[in-house]
Amino acid sequence: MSKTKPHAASRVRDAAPLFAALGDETRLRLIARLSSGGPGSIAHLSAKSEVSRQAITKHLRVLSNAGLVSSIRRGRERVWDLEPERLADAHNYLNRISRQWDEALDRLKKLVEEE
Amino acid sequence: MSKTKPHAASRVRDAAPLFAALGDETRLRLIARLSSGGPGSIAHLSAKSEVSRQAITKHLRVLSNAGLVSSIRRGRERVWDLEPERLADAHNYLNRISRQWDEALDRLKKLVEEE
DNA sequence: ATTTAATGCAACCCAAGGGTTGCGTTTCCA
DNA sequence: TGGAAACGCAACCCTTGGGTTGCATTAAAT
Repeated sequence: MSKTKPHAASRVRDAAPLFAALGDETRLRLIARLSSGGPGSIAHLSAKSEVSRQAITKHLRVLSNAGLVSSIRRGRERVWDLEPERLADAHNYLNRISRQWDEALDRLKKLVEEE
Repeated sequence: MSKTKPHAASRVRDAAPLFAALGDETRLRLIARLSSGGPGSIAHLSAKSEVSRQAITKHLRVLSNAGLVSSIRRGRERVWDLEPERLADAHNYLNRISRQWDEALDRLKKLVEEE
């Protein structure tokens, strides 16, 4: 494993679209659904949804473009599943921010103590 | 610390706007800037920005609505700073998803092994 | 008292996003 | 072989969102 991971969302440019993809209620529900219920077809995923099948298709495409899900064609249906690595990317980015955050708090604390 | 933290973005309904606020490059830069450089006024934060002061103001408002930053009026300027707990919320939510994710992978592995 | 710096507010522009409907295409199945 | 199921595609609608400009307001500075 090299110093710079290929899919590590280290830069803001990469992280923003990832969070944007997560920033929708329907898409988060889809992720939660895939996560707890396993892979599923579009019809299956949109069955208990408030929204139409095409809307779900669009959301899946957004998640796919963000690298969070992927799909394969099986017969006449398309089965979608999660792509674990990308979620780890978001996770890592938040870790990085959190670290800076803590350092900022530490500096602030030191400044206060020095007065 | 009780069982249910007051600001834990446990439900999708709460987490989505949080991620949406993080899903913009300019806003992520603002967060990174506040995180590494400490609190700053609008003029200060928009000084090295490609975008106008009003645009920055709008982004700060979005972050504020998401609970990620807060501001105080000091003289004729308004100073913005980070709100650590909300970022922890996003962090916790990703942790929760990751856990489900891993469980899903475990189940999949077992299914494969049983065949 | 004037000027200047820092913001707030409002109107406006345009592109993107979430949603829908309608119809065509492919595949299963009876 | 003739539906019916599952999906893809395209057009359209309306709202949201990011961005700008212009002007009013408040507070520091000289």
